[in-house]
Amino acid sequence: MKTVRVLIVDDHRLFRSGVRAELGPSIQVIGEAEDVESAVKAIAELEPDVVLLDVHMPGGGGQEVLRRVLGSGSQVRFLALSVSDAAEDVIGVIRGGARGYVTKTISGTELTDAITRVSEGDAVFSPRLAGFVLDAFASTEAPPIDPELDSLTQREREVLRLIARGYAYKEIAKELFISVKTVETHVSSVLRKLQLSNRHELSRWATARRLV
Amino acid sequence: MKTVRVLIVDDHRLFRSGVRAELGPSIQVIGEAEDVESAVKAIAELEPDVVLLDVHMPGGGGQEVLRRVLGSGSQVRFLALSVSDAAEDVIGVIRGGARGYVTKTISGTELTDAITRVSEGDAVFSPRLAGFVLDAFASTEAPPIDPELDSLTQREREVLRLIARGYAYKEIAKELFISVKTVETHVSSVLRKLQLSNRHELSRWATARRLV
DNA sequence: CCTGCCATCGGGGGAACCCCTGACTCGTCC
DNA sequence: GGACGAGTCAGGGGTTCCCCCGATGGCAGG
Repeated sequence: MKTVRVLIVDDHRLFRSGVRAELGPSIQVIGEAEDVESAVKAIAELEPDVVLLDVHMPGGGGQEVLRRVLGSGSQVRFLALSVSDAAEDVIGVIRGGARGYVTKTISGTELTDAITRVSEGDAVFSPRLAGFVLDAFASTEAPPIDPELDSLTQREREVLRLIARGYAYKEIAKELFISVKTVETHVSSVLRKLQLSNRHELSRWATARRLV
Repeated sequence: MKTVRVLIVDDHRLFRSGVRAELGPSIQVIGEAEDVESAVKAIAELEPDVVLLDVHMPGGGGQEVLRRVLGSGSQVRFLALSVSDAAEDVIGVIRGGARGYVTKTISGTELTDAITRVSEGDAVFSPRLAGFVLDAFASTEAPPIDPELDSLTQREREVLRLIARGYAYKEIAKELFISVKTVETHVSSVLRKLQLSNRHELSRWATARRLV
């Protein structure tokens, strides 16, 4: 079993050394950071396997770190570590891309275990926190009927469907046995009716409504 | 500590009595059901604290039970119990409103513990299964690392991410402080590496891997 | 019958996209 | 020092997309 390289991000020095002292031999702490700036910098330089991330920090907090690091295409895995068990915090960092969330009441051996699992791609949770995520998840599924979709004609819906699948105009024309120009006309009126500006937005609009 | 009243829903009689035998004294099995119809009926009559729900059953499976029971305003808590560890199954029942998902490889004591926690409002997961939920929920990154995604450079991944979001080249250029020509270069190499032919396919490729 | 609405087809123009080639800076590795 | 990859920029050429015009035929409603 190879050792897991970990970066600790927390604004309290005492806490950081506490974590260091408690972690098992399979975890190698390769660095620390105490604010958003230094965290982003350290992650880019050290490329840790797992980042232990405090949620509440000066300069935007853990979510800001997530946004900047994952936003730039990094594959680093984050384990959020916080005193808070508030739903907003938990959901916020999970949405931000963290692969786990444990509270600071956790024991050293449990934390070691959690880090190891996150490094292997698992998601780790204090069970009582997982409830928040599930609630938010189940409630994100509200498919309201679209009055806008109703305003489209049959033909326009067919074209929309193919657009959403990534077809080029030429391909759509062949598929529907009409000319490219007609396809353009339909697309134009769809864009106008839905108040969108290009086929990419249209694509996203359609997939968001699951009509692909 | 008060005992937890449990209903077992599974289409295999032998499995049901196995669960009965293995559960600890703090769990009281108040009934069993072997299909969707009898399960819905039993839940309405017995009002258990927790329903142990098999995912795959004749007559619509566990999801049908969830739909009918929770749809009618019941507050019963469900713990899904399945041989399957497929992402569709896990996500499906969680979306349906189950508060936990464990595989049938679980031990009796672990199951007892899981039932107790669910009855207290927690969510319980085999950690490796929680990953599926988080992927679908946070829609950030897939843990099975793509060999193809790996072949992309850091910069190419950033561009890919913005493409997938529907940004025009000009907007990407502004966002990353580089020229449009450079964006084109990156897009070209991404397309070549992933063997795709245009930005629409790229968009679909990215969303399929949940990196938007 | 005339007025919309829908579907079809075109021209022309400008922007965006895709490819190919070439070139320059950095680092890293040998 | 030289080779190499990553990142940056540019020119040219072809395709696709989007929008502005206009035009025809069909079909429903007042």
